[in-house]
Amino acid sequence: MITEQKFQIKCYSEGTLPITYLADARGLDISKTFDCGQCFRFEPVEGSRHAEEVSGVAYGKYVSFASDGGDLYIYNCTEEDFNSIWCRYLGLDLDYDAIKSDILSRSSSPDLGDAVSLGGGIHILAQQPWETVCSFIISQNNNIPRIKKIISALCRKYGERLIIPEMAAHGGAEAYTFPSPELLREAGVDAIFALKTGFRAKYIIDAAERVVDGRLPLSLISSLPTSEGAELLKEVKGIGDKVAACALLFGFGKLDAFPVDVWVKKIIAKYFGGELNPASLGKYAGVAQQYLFYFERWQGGND
DNA sequence: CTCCAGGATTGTC
DNA sequence: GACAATCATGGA
Repeated sequence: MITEQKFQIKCYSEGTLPITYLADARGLDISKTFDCGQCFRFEPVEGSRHAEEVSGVAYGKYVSFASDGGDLYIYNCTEEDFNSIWCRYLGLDLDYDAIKSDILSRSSSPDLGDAVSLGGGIHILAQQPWETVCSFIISQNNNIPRIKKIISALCRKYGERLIIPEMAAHGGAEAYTFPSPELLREAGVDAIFALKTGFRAKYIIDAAERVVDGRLPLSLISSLPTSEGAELLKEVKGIGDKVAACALLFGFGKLDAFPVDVWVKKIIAKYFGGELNPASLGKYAGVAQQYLFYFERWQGGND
């Protein structure tokens, strides 16, 4: 479901800071997309000149995404970066209207309809496979603030330091890339444990070792059906159904992957009579899951 | 089958 | 203000 239509994009600079501007980002909601638990490396920009702005690091680059109305600004982004990285990362290469229609055609639940209306601006980010696998291992039995702290410490200690003074107005000037599996493997279990990862330290090292020696072939998983990718991922110690589904959905472009956590269990009990086969939501079940998740959290979990 | 392994946040008294 | 439950997974 790749969109044929090309964007009207405008590229310019402020000093040496390259900026890409999209006149109409097709309903992408920056705040919701970066605040729905799929991504741990972006933060709202204090004192932004825009209605909404988040900045952080992905694909080894420090960027900020800002929106005013339906328009989108990407700071520290050249036209080449937009075409090769951020267009796909932000899900702007997908036709979300068609995805929503597909989801809605699978169920007559009015609650699902409400969830799609409310969460419709959320896109699934196409994050990097290794970062996603590692981040969701850390996420297990954990809460979002603490997950963010641990990942931040991991990047500060083992990532590459990026210094971009021109980004001072967009959340800071200094940031760190996500460390490679080679670097984390070299660091060893004790060093990873020291970053407050707890019992997850050995899982991170097991995953890193498997990526380095080829037992966990990340690029192969991207081309495999979701269920086969899940089997490979679950060979790693510390990856079960939930972590595998999160990694597949957020890091491998598998939009049918359907992570089931306590929230989703509650949602299934509340709106689907306790019984839901993810396949019944179709090939975009994972997108539907995000809409439902956001919907339920927005309601504050009340009835 | 149950308990336990970091530890910060959230919920309950 | 003290306190317990919570979170996902594997091992004992």
